[in-house]
Amino acid sequence: MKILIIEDEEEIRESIASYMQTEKYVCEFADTLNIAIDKIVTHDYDCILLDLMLPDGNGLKVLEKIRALNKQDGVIIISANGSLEDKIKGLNIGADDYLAKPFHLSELNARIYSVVRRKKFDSKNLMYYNELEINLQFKVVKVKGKEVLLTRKEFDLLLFLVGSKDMVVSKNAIAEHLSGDMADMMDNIDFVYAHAKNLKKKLTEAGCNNYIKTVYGVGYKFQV
Amino acid sequence: MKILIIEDEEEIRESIASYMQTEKYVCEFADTLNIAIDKIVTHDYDCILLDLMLPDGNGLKVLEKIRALNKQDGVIIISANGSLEDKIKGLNIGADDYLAKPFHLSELNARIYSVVRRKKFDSKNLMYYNELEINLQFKVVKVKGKEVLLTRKEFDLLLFLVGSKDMVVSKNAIAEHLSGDMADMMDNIDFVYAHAKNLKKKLTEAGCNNYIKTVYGVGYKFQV
DNA sequence: CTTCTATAATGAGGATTTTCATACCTGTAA
DNA sequence: TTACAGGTATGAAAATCCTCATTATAGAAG
Repeated sequence: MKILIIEDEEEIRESIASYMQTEKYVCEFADTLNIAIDKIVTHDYDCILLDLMLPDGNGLKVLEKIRALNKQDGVIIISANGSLEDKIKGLNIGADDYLAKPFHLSELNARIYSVVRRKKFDSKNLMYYNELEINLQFKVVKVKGKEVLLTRKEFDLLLFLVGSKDMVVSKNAIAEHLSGDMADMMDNIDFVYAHAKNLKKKLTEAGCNNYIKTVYGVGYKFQV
Repeated sequence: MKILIIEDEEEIRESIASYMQTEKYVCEFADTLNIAIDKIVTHDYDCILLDLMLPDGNGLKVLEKIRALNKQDGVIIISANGSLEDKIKGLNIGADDYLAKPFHLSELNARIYSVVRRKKFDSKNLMYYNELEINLQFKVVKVKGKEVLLTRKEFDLLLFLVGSKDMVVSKNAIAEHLSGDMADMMDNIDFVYAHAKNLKKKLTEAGCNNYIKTVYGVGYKFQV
């Protein structure tokens, strides 16, 4: 995954960079508006981290440029002053997320994941994970080219986990998502176990690797 | 129902007012920021219609005042320029809905209904319609004090219809709501008929008047 | 008023979802 | 290591939901 970090403060840039490298992201940098725009015009990034306060102008210009070029790069705005106005303006012009300084690097990481994932979902109707194929449009799942008949809830669950690929999804989140209910405390979430079991079973029986991992005490995780 | 109309253009004010009177709402008016704030401080309204362009300042100040006073009045912003920025800012500061000029009065009316209803839902856990009692908190329905056992979908349907009391809800809207699915064209909405039938049956068998009316060719309506 | 067509109601059967009881597993602490 | 507690898996039963074929009804047209 390729990330562009647009940020003029050396210190922040470095700390983000070092963290990103442990996550095995490829990072590039820009510390001015002009360098940033140069890079954006000539490259595609999975995600762009954009500080709004730059020495040669407001970072929103970068955002405008990206959208004007009709680029699909995900953009997360990083703002020091945390002003609501910037946030609104940013999300409006087309940022995908917004993060106010200071933030935890793990939080940033989670946002990047989620933005990149969302982008992929939006643009693609088909997803492949080795022998596993998920067709969003027709709501069909295939393993090794052969269709696996999933029930609606099973499909929903799979998609929900895939949507947070490599991240653990709590049982409660799953319960809420599947039942469509509010954040009420669920009195019983056994149905999550049941659907997880059935989904796993159908996939493995079709010859799919065990991509759905149980995370003891927390929930489940989709990981290729 | 008491409505406050904050609008400086005489013509618009009158047309809204006359329509609202046919709907049997009680209307009050304010044509400046100062009058508006005076009224808001001293009265409670079910719904406030707020034009942003006022002679003595931006209407968002009214909104800020309402929220600062921790008032529960519903607020619908009416804006001439239809700028997205105003919309977002407004909804963010705490408006409940937003309507760009020009609009149909029936549309406005529907929005008022929906805002007022939503507010009521938010604050109330219990709703009574004569012999019918709906407990949001425990998701229980009683008729003449006796519990009626509804399935989840039946309860959902009832709530959805009650939430748009006196307005017709299309079968498609119901189908989407019940299935939790996106705006995909449903290939089959027979299940709406089924749930509607079962819900009606359970209620009438429990001795509840037929508050759920079928609107031929459109959908259903909850009406006391 | 009668007929016609589209829409809605109905009942039953099959599919799915949820619950429940029980067995199994994981991590923790003695 | 072993026992323990809390968490998870499982199969089967119960409840619910969806589909389908059929019947009934509403509104339109003649």
